Amino acid sequence: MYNESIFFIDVILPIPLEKQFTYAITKAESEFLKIGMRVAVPFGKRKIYTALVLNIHQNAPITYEAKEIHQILDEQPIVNEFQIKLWQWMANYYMCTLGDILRAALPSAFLLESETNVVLNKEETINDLDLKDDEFLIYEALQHQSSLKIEDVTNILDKKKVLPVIKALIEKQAIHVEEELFEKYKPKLIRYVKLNAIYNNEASFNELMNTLNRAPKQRQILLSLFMLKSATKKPIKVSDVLKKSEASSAQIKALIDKEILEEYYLKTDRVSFDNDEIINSKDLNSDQENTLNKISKAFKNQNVTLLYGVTSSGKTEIYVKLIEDVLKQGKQVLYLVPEIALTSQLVNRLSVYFGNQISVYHSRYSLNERVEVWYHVLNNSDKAKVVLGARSSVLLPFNNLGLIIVDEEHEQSYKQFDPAPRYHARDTAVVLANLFKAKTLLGSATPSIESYFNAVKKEKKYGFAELKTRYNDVLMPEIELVDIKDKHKRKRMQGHFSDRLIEEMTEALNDDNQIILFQNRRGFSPIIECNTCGHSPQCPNCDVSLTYHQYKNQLRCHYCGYAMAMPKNCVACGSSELDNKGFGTEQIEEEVKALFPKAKVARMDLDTTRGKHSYERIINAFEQHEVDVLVGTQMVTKGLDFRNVKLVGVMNADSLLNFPDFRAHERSFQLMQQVAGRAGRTDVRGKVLIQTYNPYHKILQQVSTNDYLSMFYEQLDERYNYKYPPIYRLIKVTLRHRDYNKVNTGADWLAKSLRQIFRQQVLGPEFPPVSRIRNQYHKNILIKIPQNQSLSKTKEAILKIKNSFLSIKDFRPIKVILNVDNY
DNA sequence: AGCACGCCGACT
DNA sequence: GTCGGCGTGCTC
Repeated sequence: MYNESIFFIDVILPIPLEKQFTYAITKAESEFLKIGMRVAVPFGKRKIYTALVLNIHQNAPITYEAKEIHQILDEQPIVNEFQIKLWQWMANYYMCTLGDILRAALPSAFLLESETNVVLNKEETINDLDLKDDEFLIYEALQHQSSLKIEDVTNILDKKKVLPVIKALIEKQAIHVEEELFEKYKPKLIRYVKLNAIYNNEASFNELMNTLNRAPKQRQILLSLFMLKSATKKPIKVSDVLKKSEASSAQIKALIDKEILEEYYLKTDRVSFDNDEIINSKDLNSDQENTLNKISKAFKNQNVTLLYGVTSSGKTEIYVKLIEDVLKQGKQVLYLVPEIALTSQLVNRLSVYFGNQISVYHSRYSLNERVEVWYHVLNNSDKAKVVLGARSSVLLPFNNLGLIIVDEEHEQSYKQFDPAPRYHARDTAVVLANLFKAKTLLGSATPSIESYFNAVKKEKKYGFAELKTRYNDVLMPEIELVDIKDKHKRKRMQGHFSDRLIEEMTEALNDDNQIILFQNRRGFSPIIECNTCGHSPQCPNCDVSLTYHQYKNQLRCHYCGYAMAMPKNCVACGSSELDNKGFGTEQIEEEVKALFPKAKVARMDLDTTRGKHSYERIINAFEQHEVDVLVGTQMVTKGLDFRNVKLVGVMNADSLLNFPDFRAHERSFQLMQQVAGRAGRTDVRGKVLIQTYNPYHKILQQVSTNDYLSMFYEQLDERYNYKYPPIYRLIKVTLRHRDYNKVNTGADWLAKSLRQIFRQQVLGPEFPPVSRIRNQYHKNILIKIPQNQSLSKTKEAILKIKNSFLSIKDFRPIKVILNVDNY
């Protein structure tokens, strides 16, 4: 049929396709639609997807006929021009598609997908005899149920290929299929009651009360309502009335039925940080004041400033001042934190100053909660003037942003590794802020090499401010390195504890002080090994040994989640002598309990913090001093604010230092400085014990003397010498396929073609430490890009090579993953 | 990414 | 013979 449409839209679909898709719209739709609105569009044979309008135009596509859209989903755009600009930058910089970003940015409740419903064709009556067995089963089922989902059909027939049967039934005109779209976001409605207006004057109210003489509970309800109403001008929730009057909902219903009360519903936000007493921010001490001035001065000339402030120097108070200032201009503030878990502690601190102007956004929020925050940000509403969030909150629809704070900017969790978009929230934040001509403040006690480099070298690209003293002049902790090689020799070790650590722990416990023990590995004793044959159980899907988890007596794979019960005997030789190798938080916890039976011990790692509130629970218990010793992984290092910690123990520093990564040393330094920073926040000077086989390691020396600068310059030298960031840029290419040989030949071909252009700047291909994950082999190629080499040209070349690679038939099934700045 | 189509080996 | 495996190509 000839299509008369002259209006079209280009849309982004939430799938990783490079191409843009064009749909036809009517004139009326073209007048209503705006860039940034969602439309539901048919895609492929059957599916309906949510797409985002990117362009509205009148250029009819030449080579194909555009399909019409299914429906418009929004009244107003849900993203604005800033987001679209940011997304385009991200797609280009991180070498991914706009679809990837759309999927990451929008709360999943915004992305509706259709579901196929099979329903009976009421127009026709079918003779059962015309139907085959399978077909009859479905036809029969539909006599009892109005509709069936594809999954239901699959279950009824108990086979996988179900579509031919449905197709046959459609041809016989017995059924037809409908595509159903679900709105996933449901506003939360709260039930309120009010008195029927006819009783609003005193006389009628008294009369009403008299008529209810025989119904004391109902009278009580009315009285409670009356009291609540005089106490506040706000609408009265049913739940509040029930609580106050101690009545039942049946009694309320009786009053509603008698038309004495009227019920109504209001939309409510699921999350709200009301704080009745909003207080003025604290005055800064003189050091903080100086630093704040330096930041303000830096912001005059530079868009990004790095704040290097030692642990517990009071960076947050400075942030508060800056936020206040931006709020006064009516602008929005984005406050990024590396870890979801940090938000709850921080929101408590900030809501004191900013009340309900704060919203929190991260992936553990429910989809409904996220939609609400999204709209608040989009509408620049008062409830989301300050957004506190993890990585993905840089993708929120800000429209009047004044400031971005990236706290703990050195944290690796700002970078997304899988799936695409593989973006770094800190770097993306800088770009986002520039779109608004807003400022970005990066804060850290242990800045990343690249940020410090940008601040003090590289033509001082970033501004720089320092805060060197701890708040209230608390002393930096004393750091002691304990040589456990020597302790082993002298038989001064009990399990993983040196005599020094035991001494210090005993003293701290006697003085009723708290202790944190840091162990960089979760699980009980990661690896099980047979003493007879040396075999250790492997994951069937991945190339790793399974790790032992005591709490479920299981062996588990950290990569794919595979789990099996702990075997009694060796699977290879049947011997019953299975031994633990290595050690983790669980074992440390056990040993503490054995060494200090009176101490209360808790553990914080991925296993104990899986639930939504489990993290908070552990933190609270520790803060309330219900716990004496906290054993934890990385998590204990991240910006937690404990008051009573006297001693921090690092169980084994070497496992950090020996990590095969160009940033291992930088990371170790940061990690140990951060844990050390947990010690000594009160009047007593904190103590940190670092156990190591290698006490003369440079990094450990630098940690023990708090010497960030030496660490920085030494690391920078290495980066020069070995051509790593921030001197060179990195792009990692990963090939993935379940056939080992295919990955190998493919990787060799790809590396060879890359070398023709980039010469010796190409490293690999190499298998990663774990080369098989979920039954897929991985192989990596690393491309180093010198500073004087054009980044955009480099990326163009890489994409070109990738395309010719994928045009080779043999290589097509290989997945090629590009990761820009893979660190 | 899905999903259909088409080809091929493995069983009721 | 049919079922389910997987490779291939396409989606406005």
